[in-house]
Amino acid sequence: MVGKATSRVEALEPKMFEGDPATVTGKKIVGAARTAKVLKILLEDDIALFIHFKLNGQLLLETPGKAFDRRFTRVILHFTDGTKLLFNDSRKFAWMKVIQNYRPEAQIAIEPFKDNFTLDNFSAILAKSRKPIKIMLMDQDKIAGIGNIYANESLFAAGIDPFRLSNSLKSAETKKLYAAILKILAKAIDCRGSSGKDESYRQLDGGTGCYQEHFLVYQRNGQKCPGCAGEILRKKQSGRSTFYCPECQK
DNA sequence: CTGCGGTCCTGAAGGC
DNA sequence: TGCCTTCAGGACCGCA
Repeated sequence: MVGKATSRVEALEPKMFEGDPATVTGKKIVGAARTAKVLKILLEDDIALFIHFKLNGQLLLETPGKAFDRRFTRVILHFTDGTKLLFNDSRKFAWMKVIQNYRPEAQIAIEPFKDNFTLDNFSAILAKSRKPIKIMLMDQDKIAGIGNIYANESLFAAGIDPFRLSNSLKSAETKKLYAAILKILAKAIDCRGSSGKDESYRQLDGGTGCYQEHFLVYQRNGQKCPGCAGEILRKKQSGRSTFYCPECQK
């Protein structure tokens, strides 16, 4: 997308677009960045467009020969070359936000694949919390970038019960979980994400990811555990589904 | 500090 | 067919 210049911005769902669309009109894209789950499209004149996809958000690029279903299109960025970037979200949870005088900000949370994601830092965070470990993994203020799918999959890979309190993990368990997170996220990135039952997760060209083919517990409740003869259960934790095997995860 | 439930929304799927 | 419930890759807020 770098080099393309916007010619028109249509905020079809105003509540999903914070700021003045005119601010990002007639600007060239100079780069892109990401902090935790927020994508940042960097434009000329220190303008940035922040995007959070929440559960169902998508960005799709329409080209002269390629059109997408626009039923859930909430914002359209038109470019001078005739292409159009659709911002879709059926549930209207996702958002875009215009940032003026953008400067890269320091990130407090540790994040997998960043220098700050060391075993020592990860261990220190877990040791300080009595939250259930799965909730801790999804706490974006402390550990950025892990959502429900990868929290579930990582805990299964590490053989740890999602309901265990964070500060109860032994150092060997913490180390195993740390390694599992990195391994699973690397594989998921390799697969270009997870497009599960609801295939809302898409690439810019509309393509799907493939990590759903590697799910071992996520959305597999009622099925046989891949590690034993037991059954995968689903329980709620803080309103979110937790999938796990009570035999393999202690 | 913690968990919990409600909230923002809509669509798909399944049960009866 | 139609109505109801449940579920969904997130995060915030108020309450106990």
